[in-house]
Amino acid sequence: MSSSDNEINESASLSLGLFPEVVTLFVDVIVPLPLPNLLTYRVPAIMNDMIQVGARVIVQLGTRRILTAIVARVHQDPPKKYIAKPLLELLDEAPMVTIYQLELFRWVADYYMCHIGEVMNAALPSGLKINSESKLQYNPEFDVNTPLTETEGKLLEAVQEKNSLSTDEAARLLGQKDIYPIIKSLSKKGAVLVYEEVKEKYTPKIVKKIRLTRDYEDWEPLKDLIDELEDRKQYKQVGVLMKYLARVPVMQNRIANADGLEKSVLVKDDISESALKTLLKKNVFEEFEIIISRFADVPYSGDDVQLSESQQLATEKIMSYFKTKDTVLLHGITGSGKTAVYINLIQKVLASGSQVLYLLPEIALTTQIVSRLRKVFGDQMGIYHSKFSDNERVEVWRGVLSGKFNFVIGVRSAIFLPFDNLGLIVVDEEHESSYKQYDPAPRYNARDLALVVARLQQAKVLMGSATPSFESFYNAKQGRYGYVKLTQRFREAQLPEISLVNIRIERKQKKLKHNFSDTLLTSLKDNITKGEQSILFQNRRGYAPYVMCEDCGWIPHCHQCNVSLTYHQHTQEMRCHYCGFTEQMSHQCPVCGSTRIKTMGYGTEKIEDELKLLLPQARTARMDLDTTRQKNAIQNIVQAFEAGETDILIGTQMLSKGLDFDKVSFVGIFDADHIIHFPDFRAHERAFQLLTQVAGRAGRRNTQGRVLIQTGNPELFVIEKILQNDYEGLYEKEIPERQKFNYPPFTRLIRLIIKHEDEITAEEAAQTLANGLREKMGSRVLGPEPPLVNRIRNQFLKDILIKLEKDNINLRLIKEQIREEIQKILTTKQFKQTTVVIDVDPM
DNA sequence: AGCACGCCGACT
DNA sequence: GTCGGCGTGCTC
Repeated sequence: MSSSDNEINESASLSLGLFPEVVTLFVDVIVPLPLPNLLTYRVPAIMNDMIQVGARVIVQLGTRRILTAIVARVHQDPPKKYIAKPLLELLDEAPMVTIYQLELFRWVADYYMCHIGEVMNAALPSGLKINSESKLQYNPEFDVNTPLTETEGKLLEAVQEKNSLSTDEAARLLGQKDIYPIIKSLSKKGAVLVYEEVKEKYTPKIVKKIRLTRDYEDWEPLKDLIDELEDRKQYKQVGVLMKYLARVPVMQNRIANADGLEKSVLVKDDISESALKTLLKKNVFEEFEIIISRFADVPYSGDDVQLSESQQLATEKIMSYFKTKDTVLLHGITGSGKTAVYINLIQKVLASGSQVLYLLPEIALTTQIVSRLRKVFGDQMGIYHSKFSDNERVEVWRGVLSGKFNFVIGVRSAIFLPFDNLGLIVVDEEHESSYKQYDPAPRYNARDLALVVARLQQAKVLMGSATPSFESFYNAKQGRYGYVKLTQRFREAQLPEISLVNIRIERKQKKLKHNFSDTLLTSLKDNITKGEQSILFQNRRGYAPYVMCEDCGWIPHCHQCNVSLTYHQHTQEMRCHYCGFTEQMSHQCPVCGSTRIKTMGYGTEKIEDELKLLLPQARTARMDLDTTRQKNAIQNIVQAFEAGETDILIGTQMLSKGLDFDKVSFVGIFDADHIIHFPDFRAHERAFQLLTQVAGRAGRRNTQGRVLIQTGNPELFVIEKILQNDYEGLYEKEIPERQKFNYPPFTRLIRLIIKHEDEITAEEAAQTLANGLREKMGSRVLGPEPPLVNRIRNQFLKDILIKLEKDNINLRLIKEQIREEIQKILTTKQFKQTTVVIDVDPM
């Protein structure tokens, strides 16, 4: 019905004295659940004028659940098979999710074979999702003579004691899984009331401030007051006034008073709170509150970036590529100053009025890069990072919508922010595997989504890396991406000199001290003498990857996963790095009773420990997942290192990204072998990337750094290429193999992971699935095979790999077939308990 | 996902 | 009988 029809109808019915026709609207909404379809709700007539696509609404699902949903479509078709429930509430007057985002959600769900609700869940910070929790409350009208069972009585007692109790708490209290029957019966007997508590999670940050009242803004009354106070010897109050005047230049600029001073600043150590209270009571000061941004405290200096000649050239080349290509790969060796090039381009795009997104892997998004960018871009830059609280994420989201943040620097999930006018997406460290989300669904790769988002909004993508992924390099070679190379290190800094120690030979000659070669120890020692700093790299956290009984060979394993437990010394625990299970370290073998338990292998903790013995004069620090869990932990470690308080920084791959240390002249790589010998077709590519990145930490400015790699396989081609810093050499060697064995970039991979509690059923389900798939797509289907760790959290795993050629293939059809075959398995009685995980483009 | 419902074995 | 565990199916 067109709007003019509507008007005619309305006036017609009015003239007949009937009620004007009110249209009944319906909305299809996305709920944050893995459902195959959108749900349809009826729009209450009062919301008719306000409802729109992209708004959040509150809906009821089932009998009690209350959820936040997103409106994906508004229409007038009542569902035929059921009566739609009404929306409970409309949360937004303006869309919280843009049409570009909705389109992206659909694309992600389709491509990564997951549900759109899962995409919504990943995209929205939880502060934008209101959830309800069932809670119990004591019913004051309860007839206490009602007979209750023992468990009912126990629960009711707890409810009475605690005022209200969530169902989770109730279950924990009773130590019982199924508590709904009890709750139901209690509520039937009138003992408790069940209600849904809605949690609005976002709270703005409020600061209490103090300022002079109107009467005392001028010097005259103020001076009289101070004189008066001094006469009465009320010096505390004078002190408060003086401190205020010292901080707020009221005399020079009356307007300054309007902004006041933070109460917490005024009332600090020397100033008494009661004196301030008196002044507030006397109406000299007044208190007020403002809502502030959580991102206000980083300085903005309006810095500009001076480009070197080669950086200038690279910038121009990138811009000219952007005239014909949507994506450019910037291949810049470590220290060539890619960031300066990014900054320059970002400034240009922002000046043209478009938005910019700068993606970084989690571990590279450090204070160093943030404060550098903040100096240039000030507070138009939002930061989106998992170590920020949810409130902070919501502020960035809203800031992008309102136009406050035209530029956001963020991690993987920042690709889902509500941009509507992107001009440029920078994907730094493009090869990083942390751009790919592995668990839970959606298993997306933010680097690849950047291309999709860019296509939707006609933006450009600039990928940067010192060691590009072979996929991207291949795309560049094929001419799909523009390709710009930065070969000169900034300010003439030289590339580090890399050398090897063959630990296999040293071990034979008994020259190893706890796996430290002589060369490594000497280099570390010399550096301390010279007053220079070193980094020692070992990509394994904890103390030792496993322990062993020296007498009978017993090795403790996780009882839920097929992996040995890692020993963490500082907590005296054995920990499973797959499921998080921990137990106390036992100092006696449970099999033979021996107390000779030996730690095997090397984690960062053990390296630090042994270094203390071998080089007692060294001041060491450790940087890994275990020492950086708190919000500012990384910053503290980095600052101490920069300040020269640490001689040797020991760490995992965490220290290979986004950190520049000026005084580091030596990098030791403790064990290159376990990185190279990883059973994955990308192992050599990864090893090259990781070791080159780590090596790049050595030597800046005027000095040439030195890198020492400990390995037992110095003859390997990868090692040779790392020594020569020959990226292309490795690429040329590996790429024919990828082609021969049908691996990316020549194919697209889809991995299916089949999980079942029982090993045989897992195998059978996987076999059946693989056979069904092979019938339809033949030899493209590989497996099933047990993965490296074949049991996690009590589930046995089997992998099926599907290799799909890139051209001349109907991807939609293939995916449909995969879905069908999986459905077949899951509906087979024998395989009911099976889970199948789909991982598109696994890494 | 989370919740309801229905079936079934174990116990007052 | 009925309590509590578990499997199955639906959510608009």
